[in-house]
Amino acid sequence: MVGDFFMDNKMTQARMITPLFEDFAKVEHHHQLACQSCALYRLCLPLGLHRDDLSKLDEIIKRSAGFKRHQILFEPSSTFKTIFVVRSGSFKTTISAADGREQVTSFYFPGEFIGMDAIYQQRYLSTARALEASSVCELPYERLQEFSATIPELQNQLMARLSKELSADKNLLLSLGKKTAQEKLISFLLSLSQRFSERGYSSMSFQLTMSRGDIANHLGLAIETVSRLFTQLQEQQLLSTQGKEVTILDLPTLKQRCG
Amino acid sequence: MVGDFFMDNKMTQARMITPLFEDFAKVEHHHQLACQSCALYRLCLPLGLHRDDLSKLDEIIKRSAGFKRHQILFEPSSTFKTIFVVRSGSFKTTISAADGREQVTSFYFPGEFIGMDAIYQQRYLSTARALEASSVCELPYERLQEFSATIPELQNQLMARLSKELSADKNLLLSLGKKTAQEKLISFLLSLSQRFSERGYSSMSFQLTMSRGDIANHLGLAIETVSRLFTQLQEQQLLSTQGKEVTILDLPTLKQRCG
DNA sequence: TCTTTTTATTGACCTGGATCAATGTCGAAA
DNA sequence: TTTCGACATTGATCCAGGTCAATAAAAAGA
Repeated sequence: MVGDFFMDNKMTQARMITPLFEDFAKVEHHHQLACQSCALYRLCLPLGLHRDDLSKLDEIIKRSAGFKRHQILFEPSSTFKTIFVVRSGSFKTTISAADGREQVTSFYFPGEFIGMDAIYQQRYLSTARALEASSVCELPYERLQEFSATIPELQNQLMARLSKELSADKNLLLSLGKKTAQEKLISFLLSLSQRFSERGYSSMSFQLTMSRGDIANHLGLAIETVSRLFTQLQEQQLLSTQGKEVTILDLPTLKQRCG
Repeated sequence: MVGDFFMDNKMTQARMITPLFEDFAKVEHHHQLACQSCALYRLCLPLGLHRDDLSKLDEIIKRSAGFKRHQILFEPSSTFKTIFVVRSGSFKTTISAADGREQVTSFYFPGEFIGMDAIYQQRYLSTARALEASSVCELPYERLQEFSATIPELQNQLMARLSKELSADKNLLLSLGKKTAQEKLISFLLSLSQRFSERGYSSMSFQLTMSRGDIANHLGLAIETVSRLFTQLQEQQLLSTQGKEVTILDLPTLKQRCG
């Protein structure tokens, strides 16, 4: 599955509106693909770096082998050394209460950074798991610190990334704290839609890579509620689903109902 | 109220266990107090910086005049130029849904940074308001970027700060998504207790600077629920309150009940 | 000092979404 | 192609916490 860029093998050509890279599958199997020629270049860390800085960065980045569905990328017991960037596939992170209850805190798609909340305590506070066959690039944090001392633009990029995740979490807090079940689900789907679109896929029709259970947990709802909401939104002709495929039918109404 | 370091004027000497600065009130009224002699030094950004770096930093930091209770520090319409550090008093930040519903996302105490979620979009996404008479230091973000290009330790401090807030938000997500009302309130009080203790005040007895309404909103509860929970926790002899003063009576049991 | 206003408490009742319980569906393995 | 296990849907019922309403008690003025 190394050739899969983003979605599971169900993503058809028809749904790929503006592929980021013409012949991705062909190049992707070289694990040491340079940042310069990576399909994710414009979504990723190196954006805006000078050519020679970029090749220095390239040297410290390790392209890891693939992860299988449900495979763990890191957990709280593993020591923090690395920030991960999703190269293909998708991941979820969860944090656990003392009694084992878990909260799905985020989902991560290609070009997004996993593990930044570990910088402060120098240990991961969450568990990251692959949602499907996936791969990552590894950014050794110490080396990254050394580098950003001489490359201000890299430093700015890192800060911006951290800040972006912070913004996303604050918006999720608003959802969890103040929105109804329907508003939560619609906000979630629209945010996914946005991210798919940024990655060159259709914003109107996409495959969910996570289960109903993951979505429910993430939004502080029961699985049954999420299931009923999908049914309800279909009855109202706002979207349609078949299994994990979601097609948005009435974007304006959805936008207006997400709070 | 410029002389107030941390709490409102109700914080008595008796409750100050290890004051951070012997004669804070006397020095504090000099708005241009240098970082080197600031009571918050060991909680704040300059920690670990070399002496000459510190004096350079000192030059770009503006110590602002005081803010009154309820006064706005920034809102989404104001353009982002500055990260704020609480010097005295306390603040809350809220984000708003389209229809005006608000979520209190964080509370900030002396030495804590406000506005870091604005870096990515270069605009504040929340509104920050003083909870009591308060003051801040202003860190012009552009200057900070320039500086951290030459002072790696400063850069690391900033990243660590961002990461710390990210961790706090993830933990709040766990509270909002998975905890019962009682667990939410207990977690919240214990986290406050911890922060008061870091600032040299008692972890067992402290003044809340925010209203019941702010707490309820922050935790995704109704005011009435928070009020009933306080009553309930007092009946169970776990803590006592009079108005905004909270005294923890049975820390082990509380810790065990926070999930 | 005595309002006036804001904030907090308490009680009665209600509801959105959880839980419990079947049943259906899909995909991987053999 | 059948079987098995994980995942999803639907219905019936329940309850934690919300809402509404009244009162009390602090703050903030005046």
